Amino acid sequence: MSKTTSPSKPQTRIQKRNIMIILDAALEVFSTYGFRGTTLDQIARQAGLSKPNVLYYFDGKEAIHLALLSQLLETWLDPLRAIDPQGDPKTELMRYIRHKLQMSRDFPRESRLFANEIVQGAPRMEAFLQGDLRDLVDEKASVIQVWMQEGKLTRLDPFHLIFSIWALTQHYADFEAQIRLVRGSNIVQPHDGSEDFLDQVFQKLLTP
Amino acid sequence: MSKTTSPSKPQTRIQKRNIMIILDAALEVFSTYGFRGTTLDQIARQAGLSKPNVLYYFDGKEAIHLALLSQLLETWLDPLRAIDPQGDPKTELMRYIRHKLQMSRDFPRESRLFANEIVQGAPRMEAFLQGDLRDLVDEKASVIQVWMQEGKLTRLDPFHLIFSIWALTQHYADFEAQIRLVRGSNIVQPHDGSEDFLDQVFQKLLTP
DNA sequence: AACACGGTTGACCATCTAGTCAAGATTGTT
DNA sequence: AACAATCTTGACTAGATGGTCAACCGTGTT
Repeated sequence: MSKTTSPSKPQTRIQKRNIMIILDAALEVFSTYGFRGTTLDQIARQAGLSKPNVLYYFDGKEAIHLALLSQLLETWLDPLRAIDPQGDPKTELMRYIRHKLQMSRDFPRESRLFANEIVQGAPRMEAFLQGDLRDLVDEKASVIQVWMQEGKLTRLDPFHLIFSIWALTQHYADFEAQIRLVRGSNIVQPHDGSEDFLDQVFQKLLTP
Repeated sequence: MSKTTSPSKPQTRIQKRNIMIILDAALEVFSTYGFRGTTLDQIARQAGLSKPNVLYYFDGKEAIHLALLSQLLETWLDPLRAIDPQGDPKTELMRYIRHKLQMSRDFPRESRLFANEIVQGAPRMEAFLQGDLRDLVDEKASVIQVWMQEGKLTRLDPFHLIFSIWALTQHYADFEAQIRLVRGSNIVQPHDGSEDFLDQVFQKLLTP
């Protein structure tokens, strides 16, 4: 019987604590070194636990990674889902953009975990991408399409618009190292000015 | 004495051919699985050579990766370097954007090799990023700044503008898997419409 | 043909890594 | 206290992986 697949979860305090510690440590390491670049020893060391102890809570490296990923995917959809077809088009999109940027600032490790997977061909996320995400993107693209036809937004390809939002917001988390090193590392924080900039960009872009 | 570090390179035909084959195979594999996710056996298999044969031409996995990276970094600077302070501002930037998009379309493996490195903290590219690239970015940011002060472009943070160009163009290569899976994989090519879209975006954005 | 050099490889090794296990320590409950 | 369940770990294994080496093969030059 597997540990993590059990449907009922009568977790003890220690279980809850250690599972959280392990997932946090694993996020730290996976997001930095990718799945194959990460060793169980690294995770265990980061978590301050012994390797067998880590394996007491999870069925293996794959299971830890899977747990992180499914946890992430759920929260990933929320901001997009929150776009309201009844709301004001520009307000809704600007809110989405700010929300995504905020996530990139507050959860850069999650963003990089995701990025690592996608860059390497998304072998563990196919189902999600062509399932839930695809449906949601299709739905919201239609909404945006209608808004554009009503003349409330600049006419653009709605899919490319969505991709451009992803690209611009996630860039600050995923390519943080590049930004930090290209600018003076100490003086400027990578995210400094990003909100104002994206506000300007999309305000100008979306206004017909 | 190392093989790849030798300053003089009197290469035979076979050497030239096999080094090229190995680098191409390694690019394929490294860009898909990252440095640690790639094995010498994979590279050898992809190249159609035996593992010892691969190691006859390169000092090791690290050396192959390094060779690819330095080869890449040189060509990476060219489009940015080509921005002409004397030229027409919008023309120069649009040309740069189209050039970067073209590279992302024609050399997606190189783009992903780069992306893999950056996402994982750029441990092998620090020197390049805070050296040559940083100098060039500073220089071109100044040029753009002047253009903006002359009223020839929308006033924006020039650094964020450059980052946004990188983000939007490279996204099509680095996150190709996501785009392909979110849209119907067979019907639409990931790059379809990207040039028109980016043209629209930056035309509108840069015009004061 | 014979020689030298470049090119190739099967077999091997040391190290790393995911995962196991049995024995011991801790905790909660009565 | 005593018992059971949970928790922890040192020592271990099997397989993967980077790299070596001595022997063998191919090619061009004389």
